[in-house]
Amino acid sequence: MKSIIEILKEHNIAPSMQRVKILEYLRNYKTHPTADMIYQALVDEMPTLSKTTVYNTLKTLTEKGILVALSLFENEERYEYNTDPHIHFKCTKCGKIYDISKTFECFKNEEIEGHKVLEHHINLKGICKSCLENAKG
Amino acid sequence: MKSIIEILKEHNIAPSMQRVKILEYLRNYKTHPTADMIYQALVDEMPTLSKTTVYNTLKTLTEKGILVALSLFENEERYEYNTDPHIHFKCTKCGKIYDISKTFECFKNEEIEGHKVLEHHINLKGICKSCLENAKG
DNA sequence: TCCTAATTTGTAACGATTACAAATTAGGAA
DNA sequence: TTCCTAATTTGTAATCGTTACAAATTAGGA
Ligand SMILES: [Mn+2]
Ligand SMILES: [Mn+2]
Ligand SMILES: [Zn+2]
Ligand SMILES: [Zn+2]
Repeated sequence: MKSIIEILKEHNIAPSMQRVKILEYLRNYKTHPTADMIYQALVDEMPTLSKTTVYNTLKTLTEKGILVALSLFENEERYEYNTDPHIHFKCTKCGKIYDISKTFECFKNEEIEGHKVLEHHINLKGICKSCLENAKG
Repeated sequence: MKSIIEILKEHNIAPSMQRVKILEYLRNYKTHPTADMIYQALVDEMPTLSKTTVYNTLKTLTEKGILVALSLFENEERYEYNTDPHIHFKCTKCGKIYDISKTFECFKNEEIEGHKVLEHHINLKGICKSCLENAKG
């Protein structure tokens, strides 16, 4: 697997400590965290980290396509490492966001009712497997 | 078509002037407006209208199922009169949000990867028909 | 009419995000 | 190495959408 530093360099982004740690966190943890969650996760290890830096870095990495910003259900941005296309499921009970590997070819480069579709986002909501099992037990 | 007052009474909501005007606006204009857009549209006609009342009313009507709240792409809530299931297309050029009548039976009461799906939201993004035509001309 | 509860209003508080300018850092030239 | 400059980070204040809250207004029944 490519190193975080390599990835940053390939995109002409100077691999500062902060950027490396933030990107590394998002590559390691597929939890779709908010900016604040990332900040909280890293501030112990990097006590001088600023929340502004987290926002700046997320913006830079998203503009370069290394990350993807998600407007799921609540009004807060979440971020994930950009991988294969997939859809999202949010559990209303525990709040976890799951990746679902189902894809929909029907939206690829399609025109719908005369509009040119460039992106599609499919967001599911319900009770997750884990919460369903806990309820039974 | 049922009158706005009838609809409110059926749901045990007192048909105050403010509630009637707000619901009427959403039934007439299918633009998926934000709370602020609704406020701006009505404040000339009702100069004492408070933005808090708009928020309160939208919350009440949404809880009763008369309206639907949408977290589309940007981090702001939009509202629409609750009608048949449909999906949304947002034009990145003009910002307009279009209703698309396509539906997806595949999510109805389905279990995906063990999770129980209760809601699904499909959001498309691209260039709308009108903007495509303007670009050509 | 009067009373009371529902509704509306205005203001302040809130949380997420952005703007901005000062401080720090890093990397290359001398 | 030292110095210079530009990039990066930081802290603070501002902004925006939304919510909390308490006072003011309104409406409907006794
Ligand atoms: Mn994901
Ligand atoms: Mn719609
Ligand atoms: Zn769950
Ligand atoms: Zn358009």
